[in-house]
Amino acid sequence: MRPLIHKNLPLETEGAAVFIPPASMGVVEYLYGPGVEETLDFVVRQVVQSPEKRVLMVLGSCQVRYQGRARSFLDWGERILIVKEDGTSIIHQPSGREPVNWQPHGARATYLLQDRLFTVHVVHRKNRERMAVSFKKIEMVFAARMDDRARVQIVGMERDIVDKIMENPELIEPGLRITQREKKTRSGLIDLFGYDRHHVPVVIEVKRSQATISAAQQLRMYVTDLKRGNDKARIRGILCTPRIPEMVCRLLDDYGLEYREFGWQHQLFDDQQTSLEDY
Amino acid sequence: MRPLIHKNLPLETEGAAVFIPPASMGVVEYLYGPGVEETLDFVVRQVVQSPEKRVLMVLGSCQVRYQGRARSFLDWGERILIVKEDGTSIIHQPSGREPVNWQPHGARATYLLQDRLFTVHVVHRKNRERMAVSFKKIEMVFAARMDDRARVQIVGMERDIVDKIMENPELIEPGLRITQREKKTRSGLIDLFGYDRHHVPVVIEVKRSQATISAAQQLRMYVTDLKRGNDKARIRGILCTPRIPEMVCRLLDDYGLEYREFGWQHQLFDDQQTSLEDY
DNA sequence: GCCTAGGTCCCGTCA
DNA sequence: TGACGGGGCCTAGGC
Repeated sequence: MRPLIHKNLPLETEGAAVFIPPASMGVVEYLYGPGVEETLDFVVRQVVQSPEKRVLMVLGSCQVRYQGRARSFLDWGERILIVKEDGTSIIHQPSGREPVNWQPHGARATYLLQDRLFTVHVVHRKNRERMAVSFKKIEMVFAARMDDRARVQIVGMERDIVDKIMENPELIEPGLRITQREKKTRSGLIDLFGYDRHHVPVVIEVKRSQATISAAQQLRMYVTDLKRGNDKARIRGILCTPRIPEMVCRLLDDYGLEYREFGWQHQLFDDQQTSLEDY
Repeated sequence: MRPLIHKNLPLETEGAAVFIPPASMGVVEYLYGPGVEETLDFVVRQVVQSPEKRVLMVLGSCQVRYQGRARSFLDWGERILIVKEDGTSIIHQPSGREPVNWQPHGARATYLLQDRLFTVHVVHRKNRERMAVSFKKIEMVFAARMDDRARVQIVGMERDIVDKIMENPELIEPGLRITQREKKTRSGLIDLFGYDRHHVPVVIEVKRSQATISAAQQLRMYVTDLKRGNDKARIRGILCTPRIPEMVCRLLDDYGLEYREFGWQHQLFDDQQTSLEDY
């Protein structure tokens, strides 16, 4: 079925050709329990034709189809749809951190009536993906102009741990010298490279969370790659993580690699650990 | 600063001791541009003390602190906070698919006034994590009873590709017989194991998307592990993915492993490819 | 509960 | 632009 409205109105969130000033310029516009036509009208005015980018939210009963890297169908249920300024679209069920369906940034939303349903098509042309959300009942719709220039500042990433070791290699072992960071090998980038107190080369792989089989294999490959140029030379490999499962520990042992418990779970909690218990 | 309200009211989303019927039993309750006290009052009545689980959404200007596996701070900005039925809490900025801050399911939200800010503390006791969201201005708040029992049905997962090969191993090569699925080795689970037309053992690793270095290493480890018991025996390793970067291809070659292009990007698109272009 | 592996992963970074 | 690796990854499935 062809979208009726396609012929008359520019319906994409970007590049609207006609500017009709919205009824009001408030930060948030909304409708409570609108019909599908009313919803479409609202979205066209408040989002599609708005000069200010707006985030759209729709709460209601919908069905979702997706086709792209995979293909999916989600039957009727009440969800929240959010279409963001950058085209990102996410559909949230009443539980779970992950959206049940989504399109990442760069997608483009089109709004129309189809079979008496308020339908949002979200197409990601570059990724050759599409998602269609059809609402039969809308509890609430709103469009918000959101001003947010802040970016989250995080401490505790792998980068920070590597920094810490760079600053003070003795944290790993006495006499250790680090000479290179992100050293390139055929199988990837080595986090840290240096020499121990006996001038034996050391490869260090750092992970911010629990050691995995894959990390052990990665480290092994690095060591193997370095030996290839200098076959008899001894090269040590150390995996640094805050925690390691028994299985992975044995694997490291088999490979002749070493493990150092290292992270900063401790520092993160020490100062306010008791207050966490307070809650 | 101690939350004032803690002394009198049970404020957690689960296990409220006192039931005060909400003002109205509608599916969605909301306030437009409420003050912080009004918001707290609303949340206590509509979410904390509601007999029906409700999803809470707050749109407004907030600051966010997080502490747990890492530590983060997000300065003032306009965002959307969603607290779901299962304790999941996500904070969305006006762009990007990922929440800027969150707690996964199993967390517990507490609501209070702190320094004249409407504050939501979300604590994940098991993970020893906490997040605090403080609103200085609330554009809109609403609480919705959401009924959604549907689960998304997806086709195109790795499982589906493995199924396809199981059904018809000739898709990989003539004469191939599959004898085991998810065969255990020390380094992990082998997707598919079998024998080629010359009765040479074959390990097959399947990925639904592009081949990675890590997948190549994984496969190599499987083959190495199997050889260990039977050192001279020839064992083939085949990586099956829809696409492979040149680098990974060379790596496979170095390791004496093979590659088969295999996926179903094609099938997924063939039937409706033109209509995608229509948008 | 821990551990393992997949994901329509997303996302930043760098060649 | 593609490739590569991290992530407070999340989530499902085994044991």
